[in-house]
Amino acid sequence: MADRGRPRTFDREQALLRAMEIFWEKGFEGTSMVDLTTGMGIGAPSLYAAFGSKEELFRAAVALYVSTDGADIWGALAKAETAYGAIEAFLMESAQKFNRPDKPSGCLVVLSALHATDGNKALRAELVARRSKNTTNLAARLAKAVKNGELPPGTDVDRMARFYVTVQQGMSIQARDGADRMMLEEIARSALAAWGSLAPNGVRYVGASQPL
Amino acid sequence: MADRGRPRTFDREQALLRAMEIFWEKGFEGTSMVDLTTGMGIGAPSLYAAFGSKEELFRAAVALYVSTDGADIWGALAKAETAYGAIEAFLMESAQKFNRPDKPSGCLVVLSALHATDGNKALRAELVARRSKNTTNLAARLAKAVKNGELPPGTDVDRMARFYVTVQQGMSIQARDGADRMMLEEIARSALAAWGSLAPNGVRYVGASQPL
DNA sequence: ATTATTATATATCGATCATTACAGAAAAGG
DNA sequence: CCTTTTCTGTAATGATCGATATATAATAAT
Repeated sequence: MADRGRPRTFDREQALLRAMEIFWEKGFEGTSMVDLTTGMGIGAPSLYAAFGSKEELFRAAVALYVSTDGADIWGALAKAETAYGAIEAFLMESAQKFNRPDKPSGCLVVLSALHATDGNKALRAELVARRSKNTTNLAARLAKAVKNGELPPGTDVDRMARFYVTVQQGMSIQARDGADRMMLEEIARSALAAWGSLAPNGVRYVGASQPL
Repeated sequence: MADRGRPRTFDREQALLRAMEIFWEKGFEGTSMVDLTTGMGIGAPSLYAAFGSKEELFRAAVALYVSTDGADIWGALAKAETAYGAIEAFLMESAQKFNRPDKPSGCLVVLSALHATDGNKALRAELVARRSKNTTNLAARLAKAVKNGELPPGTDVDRMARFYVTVQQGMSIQARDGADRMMLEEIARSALAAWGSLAPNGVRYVGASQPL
């Protein structure tokens, strides 16, 4: 860290990556300091010197997750030209991320701190806020589509966003319970099948945002 | 329990009900013995004499949940005459159960043991099996509809079942994060909007199982 | 070379975890 | 009555929890 004194003998980024995977797999409360120090290959004092505490390490792990897999998912959404394509990319990219051979399944943010325990109040609040922001992000993309005329005026973008975020969150649980990528993609496509009905003027709204 | 000896001074059923609510709120790993004994109003030896261990108490709590709220949800599904009505009842009953002022939000079975930790392997396997059985149950209802001619032959009932179970599981997370009943019902209706597209011969299949 | 600074390894801290020994209390059977 | 049986309250068990004190090792500055 500093330019003086004994240099650190481990790679902070790589240690954080391992910590992220351990928290992702076992959850915050299910992960012990022994799990972390063993998995990261460092001693407890090194962990505390580099990350502050178990809780702060978890925060750093979440931040890393958001800046990698999270960025990929939201990047896929941003790259799509139509609103339908954006939601489709959001769900399909999620399906790909949620089941990989070398990574824990599902989403770290979605699966963390779903229960309010004695010691996780602050952490849980932060994760609830992150999950809530996902809905806001989706709604913002849909609102843009309404402004563009791609979706009919009066479309309940918040409701639509909540629906698709709910599906993605359910996909995390499905992935945890063993659903493979094909199954997750089928779930995504099933949710997208509702697209035409979620606009107020019924199906067949004339615009760019259509399934096909 | 027995007919001789000092009689039990607490109501076993009521104590189990309290234990269920505590596990439901805080999760298995997030619940301590002190939480349980305090909340149930009994001492640790009484708890062990009546329920065996913390893990067996959790099993009993899950069984109670399944036989009460769970039975209501699946009862609503069974009562419906059409397949569409059955899925609608399943989701709407879930929406009602998932947000009540006096009960923890979401579903005990869906939210429990999503992470694999060191000591919860057996418990997690049981919960994964219970969640999997939900999909099987939904698929069986849809298969009946195919046999009845209510849904077109070749309908992928497993895929449909996985989709609607995924939505219900996502609704548990949404409820945990503060979604009220109206929001949950909107999510349910959004998912049902996909109904017509999930049959193989496209929308407008002639049969009883239609949204309207 | 000496000092200052920082990281590491070992060992340990008090707190809390789930579980249980133990002794006394409350019932039924004799 | 007394014995047997079962439950209750208190206190303690060993294990594990997250977090640190301490001593030593490794670097830069002087």
